[in-house]
Amino acid sequence: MQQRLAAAGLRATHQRILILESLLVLPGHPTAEQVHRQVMANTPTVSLGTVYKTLDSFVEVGLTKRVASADAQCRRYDSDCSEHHHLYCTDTKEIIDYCNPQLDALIRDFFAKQGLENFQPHSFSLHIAGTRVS
Amino acid sequence: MQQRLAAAGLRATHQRILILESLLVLPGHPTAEQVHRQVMANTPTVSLGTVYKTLDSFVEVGLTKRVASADAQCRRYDSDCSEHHHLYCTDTKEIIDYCNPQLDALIRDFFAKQGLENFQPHSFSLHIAGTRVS
DNA sequence: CTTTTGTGGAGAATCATTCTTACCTGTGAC
DNA sequence: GTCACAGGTAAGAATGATTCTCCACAAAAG
Repeated sequence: MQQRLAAAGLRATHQRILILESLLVLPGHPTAEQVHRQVMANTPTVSLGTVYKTLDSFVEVGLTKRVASADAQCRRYDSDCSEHHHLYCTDTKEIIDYCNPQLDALIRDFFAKQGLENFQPHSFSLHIAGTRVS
Repeated sequence: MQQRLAAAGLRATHQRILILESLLVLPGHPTAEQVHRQVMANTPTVSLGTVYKTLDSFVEVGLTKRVASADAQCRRYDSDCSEHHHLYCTDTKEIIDYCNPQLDALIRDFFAKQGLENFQPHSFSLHIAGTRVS
């Protein structure tokens, strides 16, 4: 944990370690609020403001990402920084991570061949809306 | 305009017509605030609360969509309800609509063949992050 | 015409997020 | 060790977007 922070150029303070750990432990795409609750379970003196600021600095240095959400009234963070896609269940509003290297390759190839006018793509993320079936 | 509202099952009031027109006129993905300003230019008596409520009801009946945005501090609406993708410029934070039927077909085929476990996809939207080049 | 229902305006209330301020802690210079 | 400093943190105020409440009004139904 300390190494990851150091590698990112952040001082490995107690709070940052806790917040990073909490983020990794929490499933899915937690909000700042949820991270704060998780942190509080361990150390009840960390303030919500610190969680916000720390998460933002994590995003800045690439330790975490913000996930886009159309209806969210609040921001969500994703500790998985590798490229991946999202399944969005329109019933439960759940967002599920989805990883598929074949799909990545397909998309990458498509844009390598076709190209985009006036735009240099760096990363792709497919948002798949639908419903869960049992 | 009236027909579109009626078809969606909404009473075609003066305010709704105005808001729908404003939404169509505004380029890109306006915020409720921007729609309100546009509406005010024409009829300065429409309240911001009405714009919010009306936009939400438009989303409910499918007259408009919310666009997902990772860093947005506020919601944005998209009057273009056809399937399309988004180019996101990491420099200017601009979101540009991008439409490509070939790409749609490619993705559709991929999932038609492969399928997803426990998930029935309805629509796809690709988020392409990168930078604009002149 | 009267009743019923849906709609809109104004502003208060709420919620997430950011900012401000003052305090604290670890670090390096001496 | 001690001093000064820089960065980090807590607490709460401030902000900004969104939602809610409440009342008035207008349109449709009977």
